[in-house]
Amino acid sequence: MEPTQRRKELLDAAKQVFAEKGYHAAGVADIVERAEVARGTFYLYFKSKREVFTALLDYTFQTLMERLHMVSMDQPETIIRGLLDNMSAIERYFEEDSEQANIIIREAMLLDDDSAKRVDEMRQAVVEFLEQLLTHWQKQGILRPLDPVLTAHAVVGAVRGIFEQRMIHRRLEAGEGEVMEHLLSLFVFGIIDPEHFELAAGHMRDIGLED
Amino acid sequence: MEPTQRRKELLDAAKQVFAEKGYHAAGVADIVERAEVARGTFYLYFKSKREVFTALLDYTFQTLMERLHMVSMDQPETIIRGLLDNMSAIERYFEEDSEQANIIIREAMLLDDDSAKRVDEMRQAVVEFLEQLLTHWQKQGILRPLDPVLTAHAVVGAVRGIFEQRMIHRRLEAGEGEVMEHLLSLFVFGIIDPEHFELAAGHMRDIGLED
Amino acid sequence: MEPTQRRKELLDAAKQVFAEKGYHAAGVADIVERAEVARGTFYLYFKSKREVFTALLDYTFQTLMERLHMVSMDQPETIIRGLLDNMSAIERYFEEDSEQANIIIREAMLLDDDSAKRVDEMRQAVVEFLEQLLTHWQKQGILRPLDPVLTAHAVVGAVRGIFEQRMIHRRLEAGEGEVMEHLLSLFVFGIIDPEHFELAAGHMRDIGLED
Amino acid sequence: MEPTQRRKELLDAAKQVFAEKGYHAAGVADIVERAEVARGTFYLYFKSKREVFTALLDYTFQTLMERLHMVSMDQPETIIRGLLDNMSAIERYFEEDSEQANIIIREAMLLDDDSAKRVDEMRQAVVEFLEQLLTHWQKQGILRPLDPVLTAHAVVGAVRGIFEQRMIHRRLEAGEGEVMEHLLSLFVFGIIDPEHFELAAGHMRDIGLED
DNA sequence: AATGAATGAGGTTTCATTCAT
DNA sequence: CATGAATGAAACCTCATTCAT
Repeated sequence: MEPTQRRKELLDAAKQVFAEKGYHAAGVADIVERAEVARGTFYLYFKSKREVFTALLDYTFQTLMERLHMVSMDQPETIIRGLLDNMSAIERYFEEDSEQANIIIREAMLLDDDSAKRVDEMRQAVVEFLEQLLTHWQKQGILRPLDPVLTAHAVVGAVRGIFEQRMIHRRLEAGEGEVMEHLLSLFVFGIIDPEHFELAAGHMRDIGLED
Repeated sequence: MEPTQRRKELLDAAKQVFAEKGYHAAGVADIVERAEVARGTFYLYFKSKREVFTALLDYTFQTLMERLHMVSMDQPETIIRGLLDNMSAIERYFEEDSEQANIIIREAMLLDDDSAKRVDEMRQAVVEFLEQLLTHWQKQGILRPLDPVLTAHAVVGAVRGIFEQRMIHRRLEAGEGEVMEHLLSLFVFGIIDPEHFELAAGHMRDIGLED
Repeated sequence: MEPTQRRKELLDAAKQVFAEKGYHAAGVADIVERAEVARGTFYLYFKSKREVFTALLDYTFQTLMERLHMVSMDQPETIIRGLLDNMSAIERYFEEDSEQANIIIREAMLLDDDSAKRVDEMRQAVVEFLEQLLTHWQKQGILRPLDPVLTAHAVVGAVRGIFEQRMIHRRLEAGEGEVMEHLLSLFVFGIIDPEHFELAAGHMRDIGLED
Repeated sequence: MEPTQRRKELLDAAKQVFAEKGYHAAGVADIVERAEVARGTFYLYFKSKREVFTALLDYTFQTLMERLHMVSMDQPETIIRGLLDNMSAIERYFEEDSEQANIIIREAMLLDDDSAKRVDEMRQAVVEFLEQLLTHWQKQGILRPLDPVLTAHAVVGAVRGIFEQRMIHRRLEAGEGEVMEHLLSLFVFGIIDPEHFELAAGHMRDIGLED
């Protein structure tokens, strides 16, 4: 069999096994059993159990990044639309690649400092983007006084929490888009200055969200 | 030595070790070494490594519950105060015993289904309380239209995210109370109906929060 | 069982197994089987298979060194006696513990650079002693012109060769002392200047060796 | 490619790899990598890793034997010359192909009984030749009383020891011929009867050796 | 109640060899 | 002839748990 294909199969098997049993409970034995190859074959493609996990992490990281669009901060009316698109993109990825991505991200924080750092980088990337966005809006005077960093972390935490419920616990089984829209409006109204409230509500309506 | 005391020492040692190395990397050897007892002694007090972890989890659960006050939903003006108090209580507990926080936030969800369920119960308890609160307010017509369950999860996720940053990464090192106040106002204004905005701002001011 | 005793048993088992099968063919399984302990017990006392081998090497090194007496170079008539004593001491040790000899002579040089260096040190120690002795005698003018270093290596090589035959192949089964005496006279007469031949023969006779 | 050539390439690669890493540390992977052929190709030419080693041993054995001349024991004055020539021939071969020497001197004795026996045969061939020579001389009454077998082994051991130092440790870096000459004179004078000393010295001088 | 030596199942990893292409 | 992916037995090592003292 073609090596690239075999490697993919092993990655896939590993992903499933890690998702089902978690990194520690999963053995290389489980992975090769699922991939239906001999034990040694695994080690032709990966140096260790650790490495296959890292490879999965890299793949997830890369795929996620590819799916995110830049959101221009210049045209205010596109920002909210852009945010929503990105949130939906992330959710769609997690939905497509069901529990696996989640488990990977959750385990990685615990596996070792390197993996944890990797995941933290992803989070930080999002946090920083939000932070800039908030600061930008703040300068335009359309926000209540609030700490952009703290708020950014709160938003990310909330999104993560919702994802966790939906992906892992299969709770909050609303239609795909609705959940993100709900979240978005929660935050938009949570941060905006009352004076500009009607403006925001307008933007929300423009993209199809009732206030 | 008095058995109760010995057990406490072991729990304490285990807590530190788990916090430092994580559940899997930590060995019973590490725990007994830190507790300065023989290996066998450990098994006089706990049936297994798993059990000592569960015991820690139980203890945390119990302590946390003890620290939370009921928030009466009858007197609207006390609700926000009560929420803030509870959030601060949780934060104070985690601050006091951040090793414990580490364990709960990071490990328990992953260890096995029992532990995960246990942590989930804690989360659910808070979610349900928030949900009732939101529903209550919604009936009073002071909230924008929003999904109480989703919103509750978002709030819990945000709080958890902030805790994670503060406890584990030692980021967001603002003064203790400020962070919770910030979070609170973020949500209060995120959920409230514009018409009642000024009322909410009043309540916030009453408890010493600028809007 | 007392740890010191258990460790000794394991060392002993390892020695026998290494002697019988060689380092590579021998498995930890063989060692623990011979010692009649569980596999894990081995690792309570030694970090690895390598380590137990090194421990054996160290022990041999130490024991051998303890058995060697200093040979004073001041009194010429005692030198030959001293040399003979030392050669016999070494031989006796190898005779007593021929498994050890086997291991050292045959395996250590190949295992890795560290072990090889260790064995080489032993050889070098002897070579250097001989070298000094030869230089000493050369200054007194009682030797033919020869290269002390080369000669020292030749002597050590010859002795090693004889040991190998006797210990491993069980050839050259002469009485214990005789072999060393033979070797000694071979070299004494190989290096001495013809003019001092009679003097050397006298010394040899003094210690009971016919020329 | 011509099969014979390919086989030679593999033998050569194996020789280098064995010399560098030792038999056990060397893998078939190393050999085929160096030979720049695929893994399976190796097994077209050799049944196993063991076999390629044995083949190298055979080749060495054969080459060495080809390089040795018979030394006639009838004409005494040619014997010493012949011995020296043979020793130099051996040394030259090892010098030319020191990887081979490394393998033989260091590994073959340990690999298994067959290989060990093979090397031992070579040694025994030399020992027996020397033994006959010594016995021959002894009958002519030109030797001190000594055990021919023991002496033969001593000589072989000394030569081997010197080779080892020169080939492996790169010590004793004298000019090629000198070392062997030195060794020869050491033994000649070590074994000869004092009465015939001058005769021996004459022979040595005849072939260009100072006494 | 306390000890700590002993256990052994279970894990990861290696590598000589095979075989379908 | 040549390839190189696949094999799987066997090696080493760990560590939660037990048990005789």
